[in-house]
Amino acid sequence: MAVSSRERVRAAAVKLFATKGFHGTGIRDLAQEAELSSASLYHYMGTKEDLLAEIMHTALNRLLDAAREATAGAGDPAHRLRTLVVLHVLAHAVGPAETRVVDNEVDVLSPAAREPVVALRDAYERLWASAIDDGVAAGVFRVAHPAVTRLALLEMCSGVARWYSPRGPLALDELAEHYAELASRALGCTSAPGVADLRRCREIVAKEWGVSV
Amino acid sequence: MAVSSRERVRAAAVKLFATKGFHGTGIRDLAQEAELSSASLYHYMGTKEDLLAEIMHTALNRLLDAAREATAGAGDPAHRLRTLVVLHVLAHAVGPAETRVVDNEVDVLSPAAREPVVALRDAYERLWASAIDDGVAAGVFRVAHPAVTRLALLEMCSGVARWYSPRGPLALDELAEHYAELASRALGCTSAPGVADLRRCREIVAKEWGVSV
DNA sequence: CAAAGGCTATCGATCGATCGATCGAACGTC
DNA sequence: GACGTTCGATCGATCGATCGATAGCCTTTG
Repeated sequence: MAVSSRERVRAAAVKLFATKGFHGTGIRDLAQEAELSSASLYHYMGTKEDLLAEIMHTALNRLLDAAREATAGAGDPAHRLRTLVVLHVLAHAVGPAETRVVDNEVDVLSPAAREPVVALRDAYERLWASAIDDGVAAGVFRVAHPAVTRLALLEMCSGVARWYSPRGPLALDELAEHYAELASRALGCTSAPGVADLRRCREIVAKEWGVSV
Repeated sequence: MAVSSRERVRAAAVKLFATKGFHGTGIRDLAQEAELSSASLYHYMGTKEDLLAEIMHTALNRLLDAAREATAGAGDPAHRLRTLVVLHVLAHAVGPAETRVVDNEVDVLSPAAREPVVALRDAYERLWASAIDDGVAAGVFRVAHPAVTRLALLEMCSGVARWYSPRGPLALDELAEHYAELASRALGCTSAPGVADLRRCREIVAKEWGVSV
């Protein structure tokens, strides 16, 4: 078997949840996309909600691990922030469907299922917050409202998943670099525009996401 | 009657579509929220999809009208762009539910119903595009990829609807000003940080949205 | 003025379709 | 023959939508 049925179910769910939404996707849609009967689906998943929660967990854990690995050892806050931006943009451009599910369907989960997902997202956002706060404290960032700015930048970068197409005029590298530049400017970055380690981020994304970037 | 049933149906739909999504909102949920029977609902709307489309039309037309009014006569591209940012942020902070519906539920519409909605959104984005392009041409903006930057800024500003709370530490004015500053910086604005006409934008929002701002 | 007729707003009951989920049976492989 | 997969058939619940009926309120008519 080229890909296992289990993987097909997951891929089908990511695709359909991203395009039609969780409530807009029926069990039978899922089955058709995965080339299985609706009954067979339940051999590989619990409830439909379990499937959604599992997708969110793996996606967020992957992003969190990748971000920790990419920023490990990068001491300079400005460099750390640029690295986070590059990684975030690459991840959202490479896996827009998965990302859209994570970003848009969080609150269809029941409170019990939502809680650990939100905790993961918070842990990820804390990486951004500390990079920004450290930069402000060190004087390399000059920005009035760091917390609000963090939210603004995160939304800006996540938006990539909503419009980016690999067939567009911009290569992935240019896109990521451009966003790093936008973020640096918004933060009033005073340090030299030291390039984030783009190659390293590309390798991490390629490894974690299992794609060639 | 304080508010008409028709208005209650509309308000209920905006609230529930925003929080639970279009497909996550049942006719009976709508009826309960509007304090009507599910049968009576159909006295005030066509299908559920018609209701969604109507909400999107009025919301987008309002935003488009407000943006045109706010930027009329503001010749300087940098000033125009800051005005667009301020208005966009105010609108998204004042009516987050409506905005989330417009931003997130566009593609549950059938192609026929979606087409005019997308046309309205495109017309609105064209205001941003021309302000940015004019600024680049005039040399007041220095940015590598204007079209991508426009998308990035729009996503950033729209994100306000996903997290802003009037009970937060930031007043509406500060929020709008801060976003205008972020956008100016991202665009590499070289002109003096001339404040957008915040008061005028507030008045327009107060008038068009029928709220005190 | 009162009765008649029409119009707006509302509802309970119910339609066929689809929903998520489960069952027992059959398949192939070791 | 045991086990991992797959499926057709089907469950009760809920979906969006429609039905005929009713109650109140204008306007018209005698």
